[in-house]
Amino acid sequence: MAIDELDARLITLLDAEPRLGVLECSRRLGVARGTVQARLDRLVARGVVRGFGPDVDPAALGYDVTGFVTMQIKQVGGHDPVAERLAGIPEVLEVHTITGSGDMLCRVVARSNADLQRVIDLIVAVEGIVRASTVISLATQVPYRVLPLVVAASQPNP
Amino acid sequence: MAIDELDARLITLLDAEPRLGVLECSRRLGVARGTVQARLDRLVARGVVRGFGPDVDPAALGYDVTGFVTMQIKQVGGHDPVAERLAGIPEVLEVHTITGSGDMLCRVVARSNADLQRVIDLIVAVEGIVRASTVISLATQVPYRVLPLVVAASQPNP
DNA sequence: GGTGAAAGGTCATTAAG
DNA sequence: CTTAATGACCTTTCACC
Repeated sequence: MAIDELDARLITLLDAEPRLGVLECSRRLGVARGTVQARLDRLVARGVVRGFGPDVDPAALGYDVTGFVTMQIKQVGGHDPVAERLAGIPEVLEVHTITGSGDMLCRVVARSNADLQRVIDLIVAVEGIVRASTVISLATQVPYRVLPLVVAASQPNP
Repeated sequence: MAIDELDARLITLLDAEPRLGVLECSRRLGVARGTVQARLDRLVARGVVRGFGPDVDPAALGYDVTGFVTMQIKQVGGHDPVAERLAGIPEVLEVHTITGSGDMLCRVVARSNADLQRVIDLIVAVEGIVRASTVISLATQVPYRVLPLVVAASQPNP
């Protein structure tokens, strides 16, 4: 069910140098090429590795303001229609339903603080949203990362 | 500064089928191979594309509970030492400083609700954290995505 | 292990800003 | 005049059987 230490080393290696081929990986890990290929296939098949998509930085596109918006949803109607409309806003990067009566949380980006106001206006205009309160990310102390978790998951006894 | 429509199409294509080679991309986009290569290099050089790291799904590793923790930080000492210690916890996936007096926000994952308690205990044990309040993600209505943003950024006049 | 197929680099030519 | 795209050629390297 879980992954072992070789899987973790493989993921760590690919994370550091993603353009590496299977052959190179086998050399660096000191295992046979077939082993690496089998491990990779297994990880992808299990869904542990979703893929190798390009990692886009919104800040480099000019969207250097990040905010988290907590929304209160009208009880009647449910969350899904709201989420659907939020998904139509490109600046909305993710949406979660969270604990609390009819609350949702979403991550948004904008080109500036003034632009953030425009995005928030788009959000509060969505049918079903009663109230929205926003916090702005002033600094990203730890950028999104999963590697430590992968390593932790590969340890036999946590 | 911004990206153009060809860049957006390239990113979209690579996102859909990340294992595509440069040659295949050039065929599908109807441009020369050198063009694709140049565009890719430029996108990476500019930082728009950070890389092609493996996209790991924490849920597939058994960490299927996601939470957002808002922390109140002791004013004396600052945020950085706290962030450093939080970074030492594998279950902490990202950390932000947010608006509000001495507040930080982090995303955490855990193996279960009970396990989440253990993670939160690790967090509140960090020196400098006064209080922590957690919300649990009940459902991810819109998983993290940047593609719509990329397309929007490639449009000439928004 | 061998083989067909890419990647990655360079270059001259052409087009467009 | 600068920047970008194109098609061609080449060598190394990898993926697949």
